[in-house]
Amino acid sequence: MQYWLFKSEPDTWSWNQQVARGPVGEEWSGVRNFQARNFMRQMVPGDLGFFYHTQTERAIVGVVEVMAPAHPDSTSDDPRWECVDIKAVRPLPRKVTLEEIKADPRLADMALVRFSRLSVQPVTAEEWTLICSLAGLESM
DNA sequence: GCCAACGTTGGC
DNA sequence: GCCAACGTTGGC
Repeated sequence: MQYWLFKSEPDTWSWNQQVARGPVGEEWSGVRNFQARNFMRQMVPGDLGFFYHTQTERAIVGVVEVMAPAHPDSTSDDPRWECVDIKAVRPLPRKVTLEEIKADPRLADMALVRFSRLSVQPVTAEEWTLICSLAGLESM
């Protein structure tokens, strides 16, 4: 079981839209970066991820689950681009902001902080547990 | 709206 | 294969 983080611009695809898809889930399409794609290729159904809002919000707002392994991205004609399908699991009782993450020395090495432009990224088990606790979630 | 970081493109 | 120019992302 691995943990991940998915970034989204809420103007383009928000947590509420993801929740509205329910158990059907949604393709995490549109990624056009090889590093991000490679992380999606490593994902296995059942893996969990954080859903992060960029732009004005800049916070982790929910937990998602990978439903389907990487497959061709239906929004691209180029077969090199692949994506996974994810579904919303639950919102965070308390959002965890980028500001808090940056202020916490235990989270200083998070990809979110170190590689701010990477849109799909791994999260370590330690980071996952810590953020869940900051969010008021029992460890998942 | 600005700008730093960084990925991509295209000329050579 | 190098690198300058350019485009995009995302924090501020």
